[in-house]
Amino acid sequence: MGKKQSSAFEKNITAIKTMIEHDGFVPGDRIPSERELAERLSISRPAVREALRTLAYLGIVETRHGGGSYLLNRDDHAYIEIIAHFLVTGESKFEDLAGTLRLIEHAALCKLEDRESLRDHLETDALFREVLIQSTGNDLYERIWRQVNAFYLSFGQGDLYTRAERESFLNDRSR
Amino acid sequence: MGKKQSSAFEKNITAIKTMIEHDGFVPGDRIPSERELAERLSISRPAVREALRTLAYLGIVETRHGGGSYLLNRDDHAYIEIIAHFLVTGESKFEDLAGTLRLIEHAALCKLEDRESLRDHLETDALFREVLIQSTGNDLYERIWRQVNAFYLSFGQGDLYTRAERESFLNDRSR
DNA sequence: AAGGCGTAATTGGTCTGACCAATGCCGCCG
DNA sequence: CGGCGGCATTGGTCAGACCAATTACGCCTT
Repeated sequence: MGKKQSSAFEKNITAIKTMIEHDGFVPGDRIPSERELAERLSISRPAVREALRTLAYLGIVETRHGGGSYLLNRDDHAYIEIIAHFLVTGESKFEDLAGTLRLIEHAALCKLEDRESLRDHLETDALFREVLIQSTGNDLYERIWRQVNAFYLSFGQGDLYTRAERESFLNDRSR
Repeated sequence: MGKKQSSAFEKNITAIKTMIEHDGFVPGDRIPSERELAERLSISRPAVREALRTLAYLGIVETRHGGGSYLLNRDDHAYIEIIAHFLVTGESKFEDLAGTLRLIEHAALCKLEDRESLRDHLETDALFREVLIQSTGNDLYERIWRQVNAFYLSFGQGDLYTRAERESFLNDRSR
């Protein structure tokens, strides 16, 4: 993953990230003030702010005017708006949503060796699919799924599969 | 999906984005200088920079020291934000990138009835996978793939599959 | 002694202005 | 006509100041 070629700006982001990690902050914690970060990292406050603003936009930290900056856990719904944008602009159709979920879950199912482990969760569609995705062990894949799924759920369309469909997944190797 | 409550910083990002769009800039174009943006938007240069740095980090624009800022590829950058977010948090590993691509493409392959149509594109990995994804006919799914793939390519890791692997995809129904 | 309240300190938000560094343009000179 | 050098433009960084919102803390009241 080379990229030795990182600008000072990117270095600052990394520096703040590693400092947060090194000092053992957990989601919800208040991180040092902009002025303190600037001093400890030996950079100016504007430089800290440019990095911090980016981290805030990405949903990694939250800043409160006068109250400091806080580390977030990012189960944030901000990205739902991004997906919504595609639908609103008509660039994607709503049917694509369910279709996308089925495709994502289909791949997970194909990869899963021991499908019997799913049997315990046949009853509830949401849990069944959640466990299915987690079986991939791919964090990025899981996160993408989670965002699309959250948006799908916001439409209140109910279950994605019927109970019979879920059951068939356990046996039908062609799927 | 309310969010009337956007900070000045987010407004600035939106303002710059809409100005770029309004003025009809296309990828590769040089956008106005930071000082000019500040004047036209009636905000300070630091405010412009905070927004611009974020846009640069997200891969929407590129800045060259002394050379101005340039608009990058026009594809919707939305998912880049998501992916960048995951990687920045360090909770997703780089290996997840390739794994995610394989999963996404695997599902497309499973769904594809007529695999022979892929035979014409066996030679080049990039085109093969592009055609494969397009065969799903799911625009949202394709967009997600495109973003993940763009991110993967930015690391210059080369082909995702060997020629032999691609060929095996045409025959192996178990995949 | 306990609690409420107001003030001061802290912290983020924004701006001005300055200077450095890299780039690019353009005219001058060979 | 072409190469080269200087100057204008532009991004990179910083210092400092002031405002606004929040928080902390001590004082006063009860």
